[in-house]
Amino acid sequence: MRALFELPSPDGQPAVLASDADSRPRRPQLDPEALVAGLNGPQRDAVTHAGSPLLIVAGAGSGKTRVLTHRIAYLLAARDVHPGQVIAITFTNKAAGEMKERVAALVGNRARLMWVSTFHSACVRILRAEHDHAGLKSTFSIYDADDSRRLMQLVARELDLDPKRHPARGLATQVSNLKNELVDPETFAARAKGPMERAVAEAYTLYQRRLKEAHALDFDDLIMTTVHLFQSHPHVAENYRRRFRHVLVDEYQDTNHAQYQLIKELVSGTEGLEPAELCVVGDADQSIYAFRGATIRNILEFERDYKDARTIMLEQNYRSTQTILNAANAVISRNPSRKPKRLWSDQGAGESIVGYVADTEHAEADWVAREIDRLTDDTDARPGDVAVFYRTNAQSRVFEEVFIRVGLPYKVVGGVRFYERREVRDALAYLRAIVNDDDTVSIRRIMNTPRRGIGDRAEGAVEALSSRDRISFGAAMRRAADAPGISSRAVNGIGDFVALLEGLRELSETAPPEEVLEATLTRSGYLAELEESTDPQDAGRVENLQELVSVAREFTERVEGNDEQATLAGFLEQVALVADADQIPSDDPDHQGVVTLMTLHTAKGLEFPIVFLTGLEDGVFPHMRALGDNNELEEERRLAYVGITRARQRLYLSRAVTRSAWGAPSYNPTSRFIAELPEELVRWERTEGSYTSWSGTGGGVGNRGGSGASGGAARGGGFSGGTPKAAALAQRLGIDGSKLSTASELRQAAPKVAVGDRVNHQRYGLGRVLAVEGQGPSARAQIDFGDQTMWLVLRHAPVEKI
DNA sequence: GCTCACCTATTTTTT
DNA sequence: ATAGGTGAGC
Repeated sequence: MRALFELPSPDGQPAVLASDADSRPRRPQLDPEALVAGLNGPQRDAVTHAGSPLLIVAGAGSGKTRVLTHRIAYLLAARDVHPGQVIAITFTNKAAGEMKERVAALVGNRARLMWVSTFHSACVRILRAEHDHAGLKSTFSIYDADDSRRLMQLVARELDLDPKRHPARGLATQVSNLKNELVDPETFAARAKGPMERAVAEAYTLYQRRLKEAHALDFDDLIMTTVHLFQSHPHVAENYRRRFRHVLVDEYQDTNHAQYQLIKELVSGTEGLEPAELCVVGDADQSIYAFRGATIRNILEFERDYKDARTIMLEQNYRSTQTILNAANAVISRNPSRKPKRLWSDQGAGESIVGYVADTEHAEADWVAREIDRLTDDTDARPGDVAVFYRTNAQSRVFEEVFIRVGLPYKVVGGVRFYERREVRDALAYLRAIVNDDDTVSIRRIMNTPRRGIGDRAEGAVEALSSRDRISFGAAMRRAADAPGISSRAVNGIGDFVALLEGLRELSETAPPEEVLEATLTRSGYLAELEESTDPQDAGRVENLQELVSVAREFTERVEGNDEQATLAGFLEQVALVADADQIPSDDPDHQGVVTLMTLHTAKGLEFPIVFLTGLEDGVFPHMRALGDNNELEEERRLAYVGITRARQRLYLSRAVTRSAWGAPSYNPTSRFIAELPEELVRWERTEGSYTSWSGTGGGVGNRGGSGASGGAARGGGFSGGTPKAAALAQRLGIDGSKLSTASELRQAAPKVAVGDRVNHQRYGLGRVLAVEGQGPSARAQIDFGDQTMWLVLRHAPVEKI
């Protein structure tokens, strides 16, 4: 573990300080004036302001990254701060890497001595260094959300909780929230009211006990345990306070309570020690992580939390055209109780925002692909300049299908992540079991993978033995033969498994991670099973495992390049903390010419010349689950704000009138966010009018012209003027689009319904056929749509059997 | 104890 | 659509 980090020595002083001071010039040659040249007034203030605490309210695209990196460089260059005294907290590992690089570009290699990382990585670093104070083994496992859910499943089963009332996922979420609030199990149990809360309290208590026994920490524990460590061991806290004289936090609006407390601990003064200089940067309008405990109050109340705070607002946007900013401002200004802030740009109006209403999500994707194609032909845009955003990961599929079909190169960031694939998780579970014999969740995951004749019964017998004799699950496996009621076959299987782990553990003491991984995959028979399989999916799994081996090899090379030893634990830590979205190098030449697909959440902090914001439908974006709740709706609106402000030059907004959600198509109304845009900002290339025309209920194709100067209602319906050219285009698209074929399919399929069939009506949604009468063209069906029952002539009704 | 076939609920968003 | 859970049959 030590290999990865420069740790503070036991007295808390960074070991690097002394030698560094001796061997390097204290004062770099960089001229502080040159550093701030080219910054505008507020930016320059934000960089040079000496004193604490400092809140930088940075609007989207206001050069926040530049200000932060320059501020750090300024500390080092002009204010004689040692890099070892700086800790900067970023939101993602990728942001940390970039920040470190940029600072290094300004002040040179000594920037390496700063701590720049996410909250989670910083806490792991501290906990590894202080593991004995924190009551941890040095090789604790880190559980991600999926591991937590699995453990919670075991816990819920053990407590005999009804899975309907208390699904493991829900329990895990509630427990996570409690941890973010720094509420421990006892406190919560004491105040728990009603059976629901008491069940959560029980689950929380047992869950924590099981984590402890497994020498594992989940993501929330990493923060919470560090806070508790500082609170219960003041001398440990003091060491870090003495060390870190400058604390900088990016994306402060996305901090949760535990992270807030951690910062407080870090920057509070002690006897004879001034508080550290704190600088936080954020934008309340870009807070989009409340669902995982982030609380916007931290930034709104900064001035109350920290006396004498200075606030600097960065309101000039350097990223987007005024048109795009106007749209963003219009949307976000609908959030009540928001501190007013108005971004402005001097880049001129730029291109109009382009809107498009497609009939289906396929047509929407077709249009996006076609438009990207047109842009790359007609302008100097490259595919790499384009990003396509959507609300949920599932929406990426249809874009992928279309992009593959038309040969448009793309990459999906996030989504079904590499590290979440079953085979990768299995392999990592082996590695964790090797490193940490007590990691019950990992051991139980792989003890019968591949099959060794160890079933649920045997697993239960071992578990019973472990709780009866109060030994760990791993220790109980070694004495499997003593387990009451276990079959001899299972005992043999467990024996093989234990021996396998032993051998691998021994290997891991000398071999680098990639060799241990390869040995694991071959010796366990995991790889052989996949290779022999006839399931075509399994070939892909083999490739993923090869990829994982390469990741391990790269890790080893990188660590050894720093003259440190690559350990298995270190590799696992990297894998646990580094999301693979972080690993996509933005300047990788392979990705230069590639369209980027990602969720709006992933898009935070990025920018693209051309942005497609898709799926703008009530129920999709804003998401269905947010519709009933004003707070959540505000968060969705902030998400829209984030999405819009990612665009530099061109912004496209699109939606689909019908969209297949989990199999069945559904009719979606326009997103309210579209209605919130000033209509002169958007030129609609195609409107819903084009859609209704083919079904016979609407007016002229795309020619609803003039549109609603009269206002909201019409625009809300998606009607807006289209140029004749746009109308012609719309008609052409309507005709070639996959939609029209669907329309004719609908008409042919309609007469075939029978009583009891489930059907979907384009307007009324899902229904069930109650009765059918008549034959051929005159056939009618009585359909129950839930809120109403009606007789429809099948030949004319846009009904589809599902 | 394992495998297959069927059933169901499930989808926000992520360090 | 699809993963995960349940139950029957081997």
